[in-house]
Amino acid sequence: MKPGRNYSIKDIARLANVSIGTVDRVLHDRKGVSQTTKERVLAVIKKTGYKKNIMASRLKLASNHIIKIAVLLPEIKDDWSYWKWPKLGVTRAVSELLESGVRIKYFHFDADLEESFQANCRKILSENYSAIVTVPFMKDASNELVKLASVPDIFLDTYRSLNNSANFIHQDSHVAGMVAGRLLYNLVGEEGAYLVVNMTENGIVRINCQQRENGFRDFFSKNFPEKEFSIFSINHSLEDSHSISEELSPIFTQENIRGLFVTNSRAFMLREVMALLTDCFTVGFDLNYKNTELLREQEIHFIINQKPDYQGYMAIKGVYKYLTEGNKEGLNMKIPVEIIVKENIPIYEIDTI
Amino acid sequence: MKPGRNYSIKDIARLANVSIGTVDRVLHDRKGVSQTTKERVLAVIKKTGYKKNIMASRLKLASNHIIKIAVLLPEIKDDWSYWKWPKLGVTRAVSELLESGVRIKYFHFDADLEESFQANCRKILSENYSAIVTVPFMKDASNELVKLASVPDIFLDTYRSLNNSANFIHQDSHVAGMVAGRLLYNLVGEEGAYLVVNMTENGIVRINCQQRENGFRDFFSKNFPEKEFSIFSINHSLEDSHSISEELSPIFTQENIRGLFVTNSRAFMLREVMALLTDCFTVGFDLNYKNTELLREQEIHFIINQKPDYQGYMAIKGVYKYLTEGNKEGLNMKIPVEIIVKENIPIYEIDTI
DNA sequence: CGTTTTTCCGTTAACGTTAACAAAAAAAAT
DNA sequence: ATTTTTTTTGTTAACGTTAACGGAAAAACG
Repeated sequence: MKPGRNYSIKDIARLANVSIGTVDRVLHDRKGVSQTTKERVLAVIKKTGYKKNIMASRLKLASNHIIKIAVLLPEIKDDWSYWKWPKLGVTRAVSELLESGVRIKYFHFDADLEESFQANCRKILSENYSAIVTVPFMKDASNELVKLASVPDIFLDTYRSLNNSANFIHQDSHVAGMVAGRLLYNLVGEEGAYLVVNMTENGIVRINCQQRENGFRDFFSKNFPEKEFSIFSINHSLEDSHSISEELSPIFTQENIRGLFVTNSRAFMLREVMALLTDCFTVGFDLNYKNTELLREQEIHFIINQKPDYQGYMAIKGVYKYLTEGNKEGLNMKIPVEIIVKENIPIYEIDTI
Repeated sequence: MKPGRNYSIKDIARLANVSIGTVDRVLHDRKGVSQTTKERVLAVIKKTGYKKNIMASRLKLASNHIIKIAVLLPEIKDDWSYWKWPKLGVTRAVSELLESGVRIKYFHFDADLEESFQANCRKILSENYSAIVTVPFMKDASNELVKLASVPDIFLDTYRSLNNSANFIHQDSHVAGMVAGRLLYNLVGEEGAYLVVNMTENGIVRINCQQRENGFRDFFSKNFPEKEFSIFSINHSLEDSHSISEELSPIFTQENIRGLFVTNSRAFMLREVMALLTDCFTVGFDLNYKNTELLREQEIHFIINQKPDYQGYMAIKGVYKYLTEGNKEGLNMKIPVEIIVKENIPIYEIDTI
């Protein structure tokens, strides 16, 4: 049973022979304190291990000093859009922190237009938020944002190295790829061939899909450097999704593909192909409605969950912790690589945005 | 951006034409309010959707009304005892809630002696805690505890039906068994045989081990009712752990065991047996040091994690939420069935108890 | 040396909730 | 009708932190 009570500002004031006003000035590093008293107060603070009471602090501040956070995500087009999940997590965190004076403003950009992202960033920067939560899809624009913002920005979903130091709450995609390698290798072994399917948008493979493929390939090369594996890759444009069966059919007939790794959330688009194949195992990403359905039907065998809702939740909690306690830990976080099979599909409360 | 500020007691008082004292009395259902004013105040509370500010409440109360929680766990004998994990989670939750006036007293009982559990329960009941967190290993004693306690008790780790209604934060062991079935079935299929190993203490199989075996068997019978699977079970006494190799060898030579399911945390005790077998896959429970080591060496292929630390953490958070907001939701919770392979072993901060 | 400016520091009123205390009103007893 | 008791209600001081306000002391200026 820990001690009944922490030191308060009043205690510090008494011990340092000053008033609470002076202690407050020292704590907030405000001017108006002579060097000697400042040192005296700091010594007492250090000796007592004083920690400010966040509840009392927020109680006082919440009324006038609202913590405003900007959240900039891709547009949520369909009801089962991936981006509704981070938003759900953000909303949940905010509802918990409402009485602590935390408020959110959502912004949405067109994921196909860099200009849309930039315009939103300009808007956000002009409106003076205490933190910015977004995704680093566009490299240059992300760099620009980090450079211009004087408040912390937290990037969700994807890690990419940027010029200035930035914060990331993300799943390690390289590890996720290795996990996929492990899951398929267990089932397929050295005899069968593997196929990695990347979906492209505007002709480019998203950076975390690339990292996942690298992780997948590294699983084999690092664990079995002496062995040869047949690992094929295909990039397919998301735009003409109906032609995917035709593109994949040849490789499936020519090669003995027994392991299929779809590096983004669209494994369900291979439904027709998978249905034709017996004895081929599939790993995909994200528990969207269609993937979950196929997992239930055992067309897909493993889904790797990035916990997007958890990412959103932790981002807001992390920002709050940083702004109230000055603790930067919560701004960076690696999300566990969660393996989902038919039997442990998570049950979420149905919730609309 | 939600409204700037919730209604406060002061607002309610003004709107109902009473003083804040009266509003407080109504909110706490204390006597001394006439029926008519009580109804008037309640109407305003309902109309405004007033919610009390937990921060302000705890700020006021934390100084005199400490929330004392009793945590009764099995003795932590070794440094890698399972029970240090829930304790770690509890400690983490308490450190977050320290300034909210939450304090813990730990108790430990000898898991082999029902009397030890009972004696601790008596002690706890005599000391007036606001909540009790423990495990329901002994059925009768657990029933007794629930009957006698006037405060909520939360059981961790294991679910078992009790006479009176009790609260459980646990992993669904039946589902966990089904997941194990899925993982092994994917690899072994219909040809090979399966072996379920239960460890016994004092001759009895723990209830959640039993639930796991049932789930495992149900996986096969529910998914493939028309097919026949060879699933063997062995109960082995934990006390003579060294003889386990001898006991298992015969069955391995006689039957084509290709899938091994160890229903408790002691998969590592089968190290010697597993090392002899190629082409046999193992699923075990809990990320203790030795299991993790064997997972790294690929002697064990899957570990199901019960997230014991998370269970402890959530128990304390749930109790706090209940005692401050009256919200019972957090007292009952199903923990996800987390599948761990070599590549996604969680990294925990090394922490001593 | 007196006056103004600057630096330093103490006092105080909030934030929303709680509960002890006191006061007023109503009911009961004389 | 007056006193006593009981019921009902209002007032107030905390909890710990914050920041505006103003007063004292010290420094700079004429």
